[in-house]
Amino acid sequence: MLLSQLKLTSDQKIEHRILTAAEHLFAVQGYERTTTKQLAELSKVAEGTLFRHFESKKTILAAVMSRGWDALLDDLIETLCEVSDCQDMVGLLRHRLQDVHRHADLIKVCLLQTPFHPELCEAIQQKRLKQMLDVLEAYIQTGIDRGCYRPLKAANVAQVLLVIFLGMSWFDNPLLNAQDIPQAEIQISETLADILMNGLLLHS
Amino acid sequence: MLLSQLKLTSDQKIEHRILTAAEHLFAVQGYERTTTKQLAELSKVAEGTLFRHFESKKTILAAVMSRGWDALLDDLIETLCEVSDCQDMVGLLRHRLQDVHRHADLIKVCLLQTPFHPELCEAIQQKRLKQMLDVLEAYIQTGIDRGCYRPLKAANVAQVLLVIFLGMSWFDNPLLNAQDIPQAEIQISETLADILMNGLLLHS
Amino acid sequence: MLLSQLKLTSDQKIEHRILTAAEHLFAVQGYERTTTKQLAELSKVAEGTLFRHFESKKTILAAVMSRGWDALLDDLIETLCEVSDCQDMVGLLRHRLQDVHRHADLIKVCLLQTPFHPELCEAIQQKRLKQMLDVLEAYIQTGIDRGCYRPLKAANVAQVLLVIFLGMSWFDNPLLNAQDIPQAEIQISETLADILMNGLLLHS
Amino acid sequence: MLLSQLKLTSDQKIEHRILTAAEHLFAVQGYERTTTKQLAELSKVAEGTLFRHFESKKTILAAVMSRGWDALLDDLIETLCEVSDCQDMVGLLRHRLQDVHRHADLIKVCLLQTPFHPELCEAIQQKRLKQMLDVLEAYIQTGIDRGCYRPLKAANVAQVLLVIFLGMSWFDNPLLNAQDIPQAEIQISETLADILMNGLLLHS
DNA sequence: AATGAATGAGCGTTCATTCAT
DNA sequence: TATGAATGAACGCTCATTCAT
Repeated sequence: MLLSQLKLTSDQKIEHRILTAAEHLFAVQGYERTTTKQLAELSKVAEGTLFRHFESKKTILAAVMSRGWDALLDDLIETLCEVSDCQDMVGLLRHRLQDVHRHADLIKVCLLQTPFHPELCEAIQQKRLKQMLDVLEAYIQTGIDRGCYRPLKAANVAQVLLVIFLGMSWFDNPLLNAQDIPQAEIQISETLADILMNGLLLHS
Repeated sequence: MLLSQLKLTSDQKIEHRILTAAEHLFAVQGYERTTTKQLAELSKVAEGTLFRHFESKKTILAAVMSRGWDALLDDLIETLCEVSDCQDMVGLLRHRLQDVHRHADLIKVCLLQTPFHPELCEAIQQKRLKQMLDVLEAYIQTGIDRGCYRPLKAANVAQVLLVIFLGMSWFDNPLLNAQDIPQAEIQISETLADILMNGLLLHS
Repeated sequence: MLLSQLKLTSDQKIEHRILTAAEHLFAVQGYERTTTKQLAELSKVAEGTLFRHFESKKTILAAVMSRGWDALLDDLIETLCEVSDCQDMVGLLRHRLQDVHRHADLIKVCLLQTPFHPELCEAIQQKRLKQMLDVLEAYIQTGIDRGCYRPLKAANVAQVLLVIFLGMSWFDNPLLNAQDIPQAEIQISETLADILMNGLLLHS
Repeated sequence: MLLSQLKLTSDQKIEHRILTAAEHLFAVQGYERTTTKQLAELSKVAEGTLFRHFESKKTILAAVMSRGWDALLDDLIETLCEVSDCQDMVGLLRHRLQDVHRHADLIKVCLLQTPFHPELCEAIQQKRLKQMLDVLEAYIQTGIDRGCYRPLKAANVAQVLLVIFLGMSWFDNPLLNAQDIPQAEIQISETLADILMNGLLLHS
């Protein structure tokens, strides 16, 4: 039992190394431009070993995405827990900004590879995305119930926030970062917080 | 002179065909998965001909992107012109939503290929993105000056809107469309318009 | 027209080179042990060129077999024509022996690769094998009609001859050749001719 | 001593399982297409264990062939013993036909893999083939001595019979079986018996 | 002795690019 | 100028063999 546990642990270690390497390489170079050779080198395993642990290169992508959406959902839940004050939109977006940077690789893989692998969305992302909408909706609904937010339909607001969160992922993108807006992200996100706050708050 | 012009014209025609084919194929399959063979077939030219008009496959991507950002900028300017009433945020986002669908291919190519080809961003997108920010800023500033919007820093608001516009691009993505949100886009965008309007408008 | 013919000719030349190389390598090393790299080297083309002319390695095998069975059928017909004297069984088997050696590679490929590629048999070999049986049957029937052979069922005798002809293919095989029977083939085939002749001839 | 014998016995048991699995897989899929993984699975041993009992995959083939030729020789001897009536050529070929089907796997491996592994022929098959020729020769010689067969050179006739026996191996081959000759094997073999009988018998 | 995870050379195949026509 | 056949490096993946357990 101990032995089999050890083996399993050793197994997970390799898989973990592979997935971590894949997450990074897929994010930086894209899925297609990343070769299994590079994956093996960065994972410090032989190329053949990749295929002992994953059926194909595509399976590795699926695993990275699966793990990724779990992490993103966890992030979101944690953020909403920590920023329980429904007036603290600044805190919320600041958290999100940190998440965007902390999980920069994950986000790139999960969001950018999606359109070309629709079959990978169905099982995994939908479930996670649905959960994200649910926790966001509960968060908003709480704010509305407390008389903090305007009595909008919470589900719709949740979707709006999700789209904004997705939009913020672009921050970690040469498109925006190469601009003459060094660290302007903070300005943007705080202006965004200001606007959203004003737009959501019930003006008594 | 006439002959060379004719040739040049004929040349442009081929280039146009190639770029149109490329835009579509790159959007649907991604840049890497699109072969020059497919490109040639859809363009109705021989494979070798591609390389008489473009240095390499990558150059074709650069050209598609360049053309794409021009179109996106034109779209934005046109939208802002048509929706000159600064209270009509609903109209603005509805326009944007139409643009997202009309230029679905373009957006996919311009936004999704960007992170993996940062060198293509520098020359082209930055200029266009800067112009977009400029026209958005002018649009906002006008609203502020008219006493319509709250006296926020127009440049920051412009960046916020740009991020929101980018975020709306996700609408055309299996990630969101496969959800149980059929046509919910309209709901989302109108809720978004509502929130932004409330957040931006000067509450007299 | 001339140009296209030239191109076509040049094409056929390459395909011919590939098929000839394949025939030899498949015969000597077997299909599986022959790499496309070797095929390309012996054909004096680049590896990629193989796949311009043939869909896959297996298609090359199919083409070799197809060509092979045509040649074997031609051989048989020619043999039967030249040995029209139905008493000259020695001549017939001597011809066959020559054919076995002349088309040693072809025979190896056609006969030995067959069991592992049954799908390649259906379209090609069956037709040819049927034709072989037909010409053999006609040959035998003529002999019977002339009162030369015993009045056996010609179709059955044709099958017997075919099996004997196939058996003679083993002559070109380390199994038999490595024996201490140098050139004993001739003895065997002449004894065989003797026996068959006695067995077939009508003893008046 | 007892323990080592037990171990040895256990060893032989595994080897037996491996060889039986190999015989079947090599016959059905060919040597090259059979992986050591499949071999291990069918043998119910671990992949590594194969290499404790056999130096390499090729050694397994050699062992299968060696065992195979022994069985084929035994078959032949048994057949000749049971069909001691030298006029019963029909019985002889009928026996052979049964052997062909009973040892279909063995025959495929021994005959079809031979040309691609000539080094495996030298030590094993030659000896067995020689023995086969010897028993056949003795069988024929007895028939001649009894005044049953024509006074041909027995050694030559033995070779003829061997070639015919080899040829009959083709019966178990898609090449012949896919023909519109359902069960025609029996017809062929009986016609063959008829012809040989007539060809060999001394017409008094 | 038996295991099965790890290995990495080598496979069949693809495809951006070149160049003779 | 336009063509498309030829190229060959590089790809994802397989599998006989090794070796730590």
